[in-house]
Order: sequence, then structure tokens, then C-alpha cells
Amino acid sequence: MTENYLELIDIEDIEFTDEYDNMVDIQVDIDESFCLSNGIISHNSAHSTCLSGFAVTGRKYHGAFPLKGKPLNVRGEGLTKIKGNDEIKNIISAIGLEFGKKYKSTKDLRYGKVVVMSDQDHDGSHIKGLLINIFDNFWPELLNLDFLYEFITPIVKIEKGGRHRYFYQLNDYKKWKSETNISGWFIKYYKGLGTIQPDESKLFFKNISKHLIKFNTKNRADRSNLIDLAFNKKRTDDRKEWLLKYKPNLEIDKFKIKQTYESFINHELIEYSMADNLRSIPSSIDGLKPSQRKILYTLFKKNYKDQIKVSSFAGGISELTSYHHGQVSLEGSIVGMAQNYVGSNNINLLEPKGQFGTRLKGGKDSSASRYIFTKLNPITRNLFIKDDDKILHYLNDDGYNIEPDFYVPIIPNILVNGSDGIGTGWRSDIPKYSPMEITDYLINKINHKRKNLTLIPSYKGFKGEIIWDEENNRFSSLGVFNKVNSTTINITELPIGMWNDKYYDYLDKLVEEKKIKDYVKNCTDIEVNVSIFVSRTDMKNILEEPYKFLNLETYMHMKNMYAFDENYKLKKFETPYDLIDYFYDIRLSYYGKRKKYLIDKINLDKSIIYNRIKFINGVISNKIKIHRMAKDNIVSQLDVLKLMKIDESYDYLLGMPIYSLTKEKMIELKEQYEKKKAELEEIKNTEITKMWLKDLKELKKSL
DNA sequence: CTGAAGGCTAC
DNA sequence: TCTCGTAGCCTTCAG
Repeated sequence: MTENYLELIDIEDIEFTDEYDNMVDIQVDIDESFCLSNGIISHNSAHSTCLSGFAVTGRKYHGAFPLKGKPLNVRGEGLTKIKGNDEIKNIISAIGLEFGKKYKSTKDLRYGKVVVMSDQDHDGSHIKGLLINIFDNFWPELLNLDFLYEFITPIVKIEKGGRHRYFYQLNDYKKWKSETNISGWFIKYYKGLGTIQPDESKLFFKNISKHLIKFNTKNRADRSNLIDLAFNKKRTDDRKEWLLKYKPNLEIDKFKIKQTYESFINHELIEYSMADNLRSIPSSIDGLKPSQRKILYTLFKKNYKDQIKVSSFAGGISELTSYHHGQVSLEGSIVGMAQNYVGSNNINLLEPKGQFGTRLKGGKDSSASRYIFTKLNPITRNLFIKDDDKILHYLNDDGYNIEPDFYVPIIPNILVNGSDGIGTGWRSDIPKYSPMEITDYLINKINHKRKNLTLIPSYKGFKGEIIWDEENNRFSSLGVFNKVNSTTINITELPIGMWNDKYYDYLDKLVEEKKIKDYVKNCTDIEVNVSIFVSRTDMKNILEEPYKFLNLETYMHMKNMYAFDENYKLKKFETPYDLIDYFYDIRLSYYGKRKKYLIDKINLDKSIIYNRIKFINGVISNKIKIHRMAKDNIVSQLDVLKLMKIDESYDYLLGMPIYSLTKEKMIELKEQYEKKKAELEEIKNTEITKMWLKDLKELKKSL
């Protein structure tokens, strides 16, 4: 994790030059009159970026304080929680702030300015926002006092020969790239502050005034309202509206245009919120979030022969797919995809080899990623067919092809494994359904059956019942209990999402409240078996509303079935049938694409064979003379005969081994040609729905 | 009615 | 090295 800095610097007003020459940083001596007070220094690794800088500026007037992770969103939060938050406590004591004080100047503070230094990425923007939120919430007057700044570090560095240039805006870099022949230029992206080298930190701190951007207030009320829009936990509907108005590519050049809080929220923070949704809410077509898709893509592409350690696998994914986030998070996603205990996955696309967690703790009992292994579950390729790999739209990360925007499985995986995601403005909850039933539903739909199946959520290995609750517009999952005798109840299944540990807590409470006498657990990590002992009189009451009393009921609903459509617009689905209908048209069009791809491929194969036959025939019959001929001469002979070229060359003919220039080989090729011809006819005559049905049949076999 | 908890990808 | 904290939304449940 890269640390984010709340950097405390006391300086006089800084004159910003209108023109910032970012070709080379200009060397300027640090003006000590900028600085006034003591610094606060932390002790961990990323802190060194700042400390390197302090080697130039001196530490007398600068203090740096490292933050860990995301700061608390204090808006609407109780004072007890806020005052108990270590991070907030430290920030307040470092700056010398007091709750409830209305600041007219920064004289009483230990620092006259606060500079936020965070990674130049989406989460970095979020952290800046959360810090702004703290000040606006408690000390809004401070934000009118030229108090808050951000420290800007480059996003990209380009180098050639002795020359180098830093880019601070992606648009500037893109513009340069489009206008320049980039060959010979070494291009380095700064992902996180950790990329910055110590001598570079020194350079940036030497020119500190060039790197500080002040946050300005245009209008105090507007500012506070906008910050409230972003961080008030109750204003999710306003945030939906805000995000629906999002327009991409509105990067503001902070060096040329005065940075305001308003523009920060509307042009920078909003990018985080959009990205937050993109990573948290799945695609309606493959049911995957980007990190999961990267995992799958890597498995498909690398074709590991054996199981691979989860921690090294995560490294491989980062490398291959330009995953720019933390390893721990990615490892968590791998583990999640391989889990197969009741309530986790209906089809675990990855196989768990080692302890990946159990229903006892809802998967939280998985072992560390360096101890556990995984591999592709073979059935995954029955869902995500290999022939489709060629027709997907692959994303591009700065010139490298990475995973596709979405896969197109043969059944809507989003319904198979469901999804939970929490974004900004929206969350997405999609229950799980039986892959077998979805497959049958699709087969019926393809065959235009009038009456189709009714789909009810389904969880692999679940022994209880799932029933529709008309009154509450939701499904109930019910555990399984048994009255053994007049004082004993035996429980053999817990409802979906009720993990054993959580259930024992509940029973402990019942014992404490004397609602039951005692209980005995005989559970394994797979089988539920709990005996509950009660009095005869209590038994009667319990059996009146057993599921409620025994806490054996959980719910699942279809109120938040949001997923991204094929254009990555957020789409709401009311029922699983909606999702299938949407999926159906897209999948069918992809069968069309697959068919076209296969026809083109077989056609090419056929032409190659045909031309080889013609070539061999020519050589044998001496129509083509190759003995003692220069290559150019052979090529012109082939030109005359109008043989096919591949990539502007005849290499696929001229590269044939000598021993294939025989009659026997020609006969063999003729057989192959006939085979290809038949194959082509067959595929041309196969309706795409038939192709689909064939895949579905294969899937059913492996289910 | 309010507050807390849980789920999950990220810091 | 491991454990723990934070965001974001929505439903459910406890107080």
C-alpha cells in the first residue's frame, strides 16, 4: 500500500506562474521565509518519499504525517466515533485544531497550511475528498483562508537521450503522444508515490511552489453543499443524479485554471465515484467485475499446467493485465472465486486447493494466500467457450492488449454465481440460481416453448427450502429443523448467509436470556448439526413460529439488480427473466460472430491447402521451376500463376519441406481439402441457435 | 425512529 | 507477519 500524506507545511502565499514549464523542473533555492514551524515525522516506508524531499527543504519548517488507508467520513457521524478514530485524533493534534472553534486566521494553528499528498489515482482523489470533507464539516471557515493545498506529482515521465519531461495531466501526455513519434522514448507511468525516486523527490521539493495547488472557494454555500452531496451518507439519491450527469474527459489543467473545491468534486472526485462503480458492480453479460475478469483472463491465457500458489498467481495477473491495485485485494478475489461451500458459488470458476474458507465463518477462515493453490475449474471452459476468445473486444492498456471488456459465456453467469457489490450511488445485489435450471430455461427459450420454467434462487448444496414471500416481495431461505422429542430440537441446515459462528452467537444469546436451556454443536465444516434443549412449555411456543424463534430464515430480493450493459451503462433488471432476455440477444449475436469467424478461418485453411496442392502440382509437373532459381524468380513465377499470398508473402508455400513436394503429399492434401470443404459446408448450414444448443448440451453433461 | 451489522473491492 | 481500520449502499434487526 502506498501511504498518503497529509503534509504540513507553513508557507507564505505562493505566487503561481501562469506558465509552468514542465519540460524540465527549474532549480530554485528553497526560500526559508516560507517556513515557520516544527514538523511531524512518521516512520514507515513511503514516508521516505517525503523525507527525501525534506533533505532539500530542511525539516525545520516542514512536517509530514503519514495516513493509512481511507480516512473516516465524519459527515453525520457521532462525535464519540469521530473522537475515537486514531487517524482523526492524530491529524487534529498535529495541526493543533480544536472542535467547535471558528477560525478567523491560522495563527492559533501549528501550521499555516495543510498540503495533501496522495497517489495521483482515483483512490488518491477519494482520500483528498475525505480530508476536505473533515475540514468542511468541522472548520469550514478554514477553507476560506487559503489553508488547504495539494501536492501534485507527475503521472508520466518520458525520457530520451539526456532529455526528460514530466506530465502532470493525462491529456497533456496523450496530446504529446499523438503528435510525436514515440519510438526511442522511454515512458514511465507513476503508479503511486512509490514510483518516485529519491532524487526526484528532492527535485520536486526544491521547486515546491510549482507543485502546490491551492484549493479555492468560489462560493462558500455552494462549496459546502457540493461536499455534502459527495459525502452525506443520506444523499445517495442526489449522488445517483450527480453521477448520471457525468461527462467523461473533463480534465482540468490545475496549473492554468484556478483549482476550486467545486471543480475538484465535479471533475476529479466524480472520476473516483465512476471508477468505484466500475470495479464494484458486475457486467450483466459475464457477471464478472474487472478484477475477476482479469483473474479468468490470466488463467485462460497462461494455461498453467499445474495448480499455482494464489500469491504468485496474483503477481502473474498484475503483470499480464495491468492490475494497478493492491495484491491483497486481488488475492481476496481469487479466493472468493474458488470457494465452494454452501452459499458461496454455484459454479466455482476456480478450484480450491487448500483451505479456502468454510461455511463456519463465511469463508473468512481461508488460509494465507502463500499457503493455498488454485487452478482453472475445467467446467469453466464449458461456460466460457474457447472459440469465443477470438471474437471478444479486448481492452488496451497503453498499447498492451489485456482482458476483454466482457466475456460472453453461454449462460448468464451473473445469475449462476450472483453478485454483491457496493459502489457510489448504487449497490448491486443479484441472487444465485441453479445453472441447470438456467440452461433448461435457455433451451426452452431457444426452442420457442410457450411455457417456460419458473426461476427461483438456488444455492448449491443447500438442504433447506427457498420460497417466495408474496407479501414482502422477496424470497425466504429456510433452515432445516427437527423435533427429536418434547425437549430437543435438532437443526441440520442453516439459512443462506447464516454462518455457523454467527448462529452460535445467536444461540449463546438465547441461553443467556434463558430462552433455551442449552445447545450442543456437532457440526463439521460441511454438515450442520446442532441440538437445542428447551423446556416442554417453551417447546410449544417455539413451534408456533419456529423459523423466527430459531433464527432460521434469511431473505433475498430482486430490488437492486443493477449491472452494466454492453456499453458499460448501469442498467436495472427487475427479474432474472429480464437478465436472461437481455443476455439472450447479445449471446445470439455473438454466435453470429463466432460463426463468421469460424467460416473465415476454415476458408483460409482451405485456401492454404488448395494453394499448396497447386504449388506441389506445379513443381512436380515442372510448371514451376525451383531448381537453381533465385527466390525472386520463384516468387514471380508464383505471381504469374496467381497463387494466394499470406501477409504479402509466399512463405507458407516456399517454407514447405522438400519431402512434401511429392505426389503422396498431394493426395494427402487433397483429402484434407475435401475434409475442410465438408467442414465449411457443415458450419455454413448450421443455424447459430443449433450451435448454441450444442454448447448447452455439453454444459449440461458436465454440470 | 435510530444505529449497527453484513457483504465486497479497494485503500 | 498478522490484525485491524476506513469507504460506499441497502436491508435487516436490535434497542
